[in-house]
Formats: sequence, structure tokens, C-alpha cells
Amino acid sequence: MLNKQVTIKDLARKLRLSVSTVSRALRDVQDINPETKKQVLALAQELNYEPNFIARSLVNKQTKVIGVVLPVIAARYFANALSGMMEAADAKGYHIMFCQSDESPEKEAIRIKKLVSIRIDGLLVSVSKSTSDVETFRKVQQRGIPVVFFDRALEDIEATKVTVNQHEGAFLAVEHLIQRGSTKIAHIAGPKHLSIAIDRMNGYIDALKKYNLPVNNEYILHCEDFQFDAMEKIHALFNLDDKPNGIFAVNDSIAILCIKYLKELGYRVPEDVAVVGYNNDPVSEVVYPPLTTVMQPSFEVGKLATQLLIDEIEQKSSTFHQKVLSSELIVRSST
Amino acid sequence: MLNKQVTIKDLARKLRLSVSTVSRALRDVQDINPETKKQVLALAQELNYEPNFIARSLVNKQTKVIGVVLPVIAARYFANALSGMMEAADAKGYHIMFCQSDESPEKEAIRIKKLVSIRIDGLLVSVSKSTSDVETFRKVQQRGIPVVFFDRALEDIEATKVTVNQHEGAFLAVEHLIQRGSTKIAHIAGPKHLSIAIDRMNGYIDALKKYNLPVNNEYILHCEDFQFDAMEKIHALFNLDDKPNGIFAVNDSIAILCIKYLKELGYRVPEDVAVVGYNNDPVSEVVYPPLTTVMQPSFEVGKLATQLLIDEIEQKSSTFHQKVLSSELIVRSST
DNA sequence: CTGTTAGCGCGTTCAC
DNA sequence: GTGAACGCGCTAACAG
Repeated sequence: MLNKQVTIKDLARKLRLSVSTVSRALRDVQDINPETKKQVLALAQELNYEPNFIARSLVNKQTKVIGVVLPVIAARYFANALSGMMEAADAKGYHIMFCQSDESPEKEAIRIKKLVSIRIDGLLVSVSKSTSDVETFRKVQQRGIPVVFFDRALEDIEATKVTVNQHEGAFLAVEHLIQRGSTKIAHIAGPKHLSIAIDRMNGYIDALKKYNLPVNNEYILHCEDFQFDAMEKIHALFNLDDKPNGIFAVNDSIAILCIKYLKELGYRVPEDVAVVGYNNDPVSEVVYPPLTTVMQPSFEVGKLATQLLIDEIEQKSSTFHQKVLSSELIVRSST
Repeated sequence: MLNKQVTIKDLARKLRLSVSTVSRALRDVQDINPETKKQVLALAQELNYEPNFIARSLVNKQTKVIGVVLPVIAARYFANALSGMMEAADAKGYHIMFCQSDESPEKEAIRIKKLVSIRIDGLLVSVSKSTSDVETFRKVQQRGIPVVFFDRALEDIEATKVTVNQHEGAFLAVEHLIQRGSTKIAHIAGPKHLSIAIDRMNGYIDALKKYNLPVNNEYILHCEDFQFDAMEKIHALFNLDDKPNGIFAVNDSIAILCIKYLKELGYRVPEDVAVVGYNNDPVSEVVYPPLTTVMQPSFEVGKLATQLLIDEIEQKSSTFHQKVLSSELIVRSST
């Protein structure tokens, strides 16, 4: 027994008004008798009238939905970014519809096509690790749909981009190690082709330089895979004659692996070797010792990206912004 | 320079056909000349025609979007469930629009209203911890919108529910402790008002009973809060004269706290005390020793719930299902 | 097999 | 200030 939706037509009939008058009363337009407006609003309330978004979309040619494509929702970072997006979207009467690319450029393109076909008003995207082709996104723009990149952006395309300053976060981490007394600081780095990994490495190098510490290539070890080859790199590091007394790892999992290994070798953390990670994973709090790490403003990234997107949607301004947000160092007992 | 969308009207004009013929050609209806169908399809392809979902929704009175409300997306469990939902929805041509309740019944109700107002075809919901009022959901049903509960369901409402067998998971965990030799097994339990916590406790009790082990009330400690009062419970436990040699914790974080404390006291895990957690958090893999835990089939829960929902949407069948999925014990070095 | 007509719910002219 | 008429893009009913 589904009680069907009441429409403006119903309101009009009961009030002996025309639908257009009711339509006007329901919105913020002038040219309407305040008295009749009050009546309409009252009846709408009473009958529990709800405007039909679908019909409205059809005539206004805007759906009030923003499409989001990100690599994987199970990553804490993206989940938080999405929360920021929902907050910002909600504040302006927009809805979010999101999809995962699973780090596959093909899936990414497919998902975007689907979103476009349901007439999203704008697109937020964090590209997959191996996305390089810009065409998909250009096509979306050519349709008049604004695109904003967040976190991971493409170089060769003009668009608003909201990212996080990886260099700065790494710099802070290493500076902290130096200031607390570490003199020989190693870096377990990420893949050489990943820009965020490179940025973090450069932050590490620049911090060393600033404090006149030597940059020792033996102290920089790249993991091609974040998980499985990290351990051998760590082993290699502690086979060196001149062992480090500080480690900056490209992420928390690797930092934790380091700590585990250091303990096995009988080193004390942080007394003998201090360790800093990156990401502020939930894990970093519960390990022993709790990990000093760098927290990225993922929620804010999502929120800001969405606000900028909505600006573009609504004023059709084609000025693109480049926003780079700062990270925060979370100091815990591992340093 | 936005190239505006091509419509069936455009196709009709170019082909000198009527819009309805084109409309029919584009869909899977009979009563259409295969020849003209081919022509239409060819032109549609060439002009890159895409059906307008909005217009279609307006006349069909169905949007092909499923609303999802869950407590918090940053929890791994729910992120996985959502992935399962997207897979199932995608397979049937539906889209997912999701919201978070942040464990607040008020927000929950608001989000649901919003979703209903944009005319979702069905609703998937995992209620907040303190939701008890059934009215919100009844109203949705009365509108003719099917509701399916997943993971956390309400008792006092008739609807399809897809949940996980907490009792069984706990039973497996405790049985495993017993079989590996633990004779005095304690349980750090969750809040007494939370049904999943109660279920897990009962699983614990029933496993003890099955193996003729005494159920000792001193060995059952309830944490009202999952985080902050866990530590004192653990302390209390090891102030007992008769200390346990096995611990079943209601979740992984608490299990990890246990391990940390046991180590401080000089106990060896698992030799002196074996520990099992619950959830298979990413954390559980990286701690030392890696934690034995119970993995819930969250992805499958989401997928199945969605499939059942779509069935209800499409055949308007009002037979409600109750599905209870099994969990899996992941054995690692903490036992 | 195809075209005509009508209408989904709403917003937007234009007269009045 | 208000109403009638039209259209958004598409589907459904009925003729033919």
C-alpha cells in the first residue's frame, strides 16, 4: 500500500491555483503574493510534499550529483577524503556518487563513462597508479562537465587540482629525526616511478642538506613493491658497516617492519635507532613503540576539492586552481 | 564548447523515423523491423548517443539507484561491504548512492529521508549502534521502497536481513584455543547492550561448555567502550590468582592491547598465554606476534544483501529472507 | 511494423 | 500577481 507521491499538481488542485503559481511559491522567486506563498507552503508541509528531483533535473539540465572515482575505498586515506566530500557536497545540496577504479586505468575509464552517462554535474577523481592517458578526462571536460583532481593528479591536463605536499611532510619527518639527535638517517623509499615516492625522497634529501648532513646513496633503498621486497631492503641496510641511527620509511607498514626487525636484532627503538613512518595508519598507534608518523589532511583534501568543483559547476568559471595542502607530523614514542 | 547531448529526436530526424520507433529500436522490444533497428543502432553508435537516464527515470518511475546508509565508511568492514554492493549493483545496472550515519540515529534518519526524496529504488542499511526506533524504516517501506538490512539489523521489523553469525565465529575461535591446549580461557567482551557482543560472548560460553570447561564469571570482562576501558579490564584479569592461559578478545584492537600488556608482564605469547582477536583488521597481520583472528565475510554480505534487494525491487515479491553468513578463523602465531 | 498522441513532474516563457 | 501553453527526453497506449 504505497501512498503515491504528492505533486505540485495536487497542491494546485486543492488550492484552486495553477501549477505554475504553486511552482513559484515553492521556490525563491519574487512575483508571488506572500499570502498565497504562505498557503502553498503550509499545504505542502501538511501533505508532506517533496519536490521531484528527477523532474527538476530534466528541465534544469543538472542533477546535483557529483561523481567520484578513486582507486580503492578500503584505504583509510580515501575513505576520509570521501567523508570530506560528502560534507562539502551536502552543504551545497549536492549528492555524491562514487566508484572504485581498483588501480586499473581501464576500469577507471569505464566508471567515468558510466558516471557521465548518468549526467553528473561534475567529476572528482584521484587517478590510478598507472593512469597516464589524459583523453578520458578531456572528453569529460569537453562535455562541459568540470573535473577536479584530488590527491593524485595528472600533469598534462589543465584542471583544478588539490594535492598534498609530500616533500614538506617528508622534510618535517627527517628534520624531526635530526633535531632529536639522529645523525645517520636512512630512507626506505617507494617505487621510483611514483611521484609521491619521489617527492618524499626529495624532502628527505633536502632536509639532510639543510642540516649539512651527507646524502649517502647506500642509505636510500627503493622498494618496488610496498609489501614484499621491503624486508630484504631492511636486511641490506643493517648489513652495512656504518649502520644508521635513524630511519625514515615511505609508509607506516614499512616502518613497522623496520621496528620488528630492529627488535629482533636487539636494537632498542628509539634509543639506538629512531623510526618515522608516513600516513598515520590506524596501525601506527597500536604498535610498540607507537610510531611517529606524518598525517595527511585527507578529509580537507576531499572537502576543498569538492568546494572548488561546485564553484566551477555553478559559476562556470574556467579558472583552474592548484592547491597543495600541508601535512602534520605526529610525534610518538618511536623517535 | 560543450557539444550537447544527442537525443532520440536527433536520431529520428536524421533517419526520417518517428521518435517512438527509434525508442523501440534502442531497447529490447519486439515489433521492430530488424533492418531499421540496425540502422538506428548504427547511427546511435556513430553519433555517440547515450540514453538519458533522467528522462527515462521520470517516465518509468524508477531511478536504478540504490541508497546505502552505514555507520562509517572508514571502517574496513563497511568499505568491503560497500565494494560487494557495488559489484552486485553494477551487474544489474544499478547505481549506489551511500551516506554515513556516524553512529547517530538522528543523522541516520536525515540521510534516509534525503535518499528517499531523490527517489531511490531500494535501501540498504546497517543501523547505528543506538538505533532502536523502527519508524523511519517502516515509512520507507510504506512508500513502496524495499529495505534490506545488512550486518546490523533491527529486530522489530519485517524485512530481509543479511548478517554474520557472530556466535559461530566466537565459537570457532574459542574451540581453537581449547584444541591447542588452553584450559583457562578468559573473554574480554564488548558492551552488554550490543547484540553482536552478546552473540560473541555466548559463542565463547558454548564452546567452553561443549568441551566441559567451567564458565568462570571472573573470566568475563565487559568493556563498555571499545577503546578506553579495555586496559583496566586487562589489568584486572591479570590480578586474579588463577590467571588464564588463553584470551578471546571481542576485537583485534583489544587483543593487541592484551598482547602488549602480556609482554610487559613478561609472559610469552602464545607459549604462556594464547590470544585470539576478531575482525581480521589490517593491524592484526603486522603486530608481533601476528594475531589469530576471525574474518567476517563483509564483501559477501554486501553483495548478497544487494542481490536480495534488487530481487525485491524487480519482482516486488514480499517474501523476506534471513541470511546468516559464516565467518572464518584465520590462524596466525598468537595461538 | 510504424506513427500519432499523451503524459511523467516541473520550470519557463508569455500574455493577462 | 497569476494562469495557459509549451518543452525537457523519453516511454506507453493506441491506431493504422
